[in-house]
Amino acid sequence: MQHSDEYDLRDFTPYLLNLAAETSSLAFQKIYRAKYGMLRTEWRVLFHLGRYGPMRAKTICDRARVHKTKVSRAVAALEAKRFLARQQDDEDRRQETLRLTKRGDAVFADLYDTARSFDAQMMAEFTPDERRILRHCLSKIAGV
Amino acid sequence: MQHSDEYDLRDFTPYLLNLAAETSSLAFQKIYRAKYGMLRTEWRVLFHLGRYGPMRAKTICDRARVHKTKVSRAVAALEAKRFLARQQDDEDRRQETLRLTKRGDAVFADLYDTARSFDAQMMAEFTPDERRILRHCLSKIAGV
DNA sequence: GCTTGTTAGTTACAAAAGCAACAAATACCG
DNA sequence: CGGTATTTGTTGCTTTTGTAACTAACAAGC
Repeated sequence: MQHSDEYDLRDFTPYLLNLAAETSSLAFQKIYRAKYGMLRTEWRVLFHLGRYGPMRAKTICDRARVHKTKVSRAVAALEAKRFLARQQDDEDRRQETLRLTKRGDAVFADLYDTARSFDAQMMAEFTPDERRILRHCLSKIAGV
Repeated sequence: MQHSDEYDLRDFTPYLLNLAAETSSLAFQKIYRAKYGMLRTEWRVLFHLGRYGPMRAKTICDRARVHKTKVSRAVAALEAKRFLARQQDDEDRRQETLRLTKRGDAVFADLYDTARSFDAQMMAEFTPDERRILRHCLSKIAGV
């Protein structure tokens, strides 16, 4: 492999991916941070509970691919904000079911809509074909 | 906007982007970390110096879109590993030119090749059209 | 040439993430 | 049963990042 031919850092997919990911996250991150004082993991946990209903922390770890310590801390933070409540499972007392409170539901509804229009606006620059292929490629790379 | 219709977290582009970025970075990160004890910013600085020749820290900040404190620390770390050397500019003594040492060059050559084949392998799953569109979309989102 | 402003880079402190050890409950297996 | 292994979740400690203040050098205008 020759070094003399053209190969820019931007040709290196992981680099470009990170750049795009950072750029796209930043704007939305500012919203939930300023409005509700949430961190990224907190937003992800909130999204899962809001979109898919009550579930255990472990399920969120698996689905969102977040480490259990991050989820544990995010849950504690969301609980402190009274956005969610825990309920210990009687059958298996290691587990606890997490569910959004009314306040948490309201926050989710707000951010969910914001996220959708944010996403729509971002994708508006591309053709349907481009969107489809972008999603296909990203899913494959992410392994989901 | 209805919540009842289908909208998965994976339909939210920033989320999918982050997932793909993390996944794709992780494997390569392990390589330069295990082999040379480098962090991501260090690898980026090394790449810039190896690929584009000696330059100042500020130039790397601008090109790689990394904050100056991160670059500052990465440069210090690379200097400690004797991968690069600094040379103060006589004309403007605030600035210093960074250049790779012989050892740094060797490390770059190794990682550069590894990166290229890593990338090629990753892109092998896609058709040329898909690759082109993926890159087009990512560049646009990243604003580069 | 003196004040004011700007630029390059470092350092100190605070926030967040990663990692490993831990406790508690349960499952498995002789 | 009784001991070992596994699962769920938390906590403590270390590493890394982010933010803001700082130093040093230069530039520009008066």
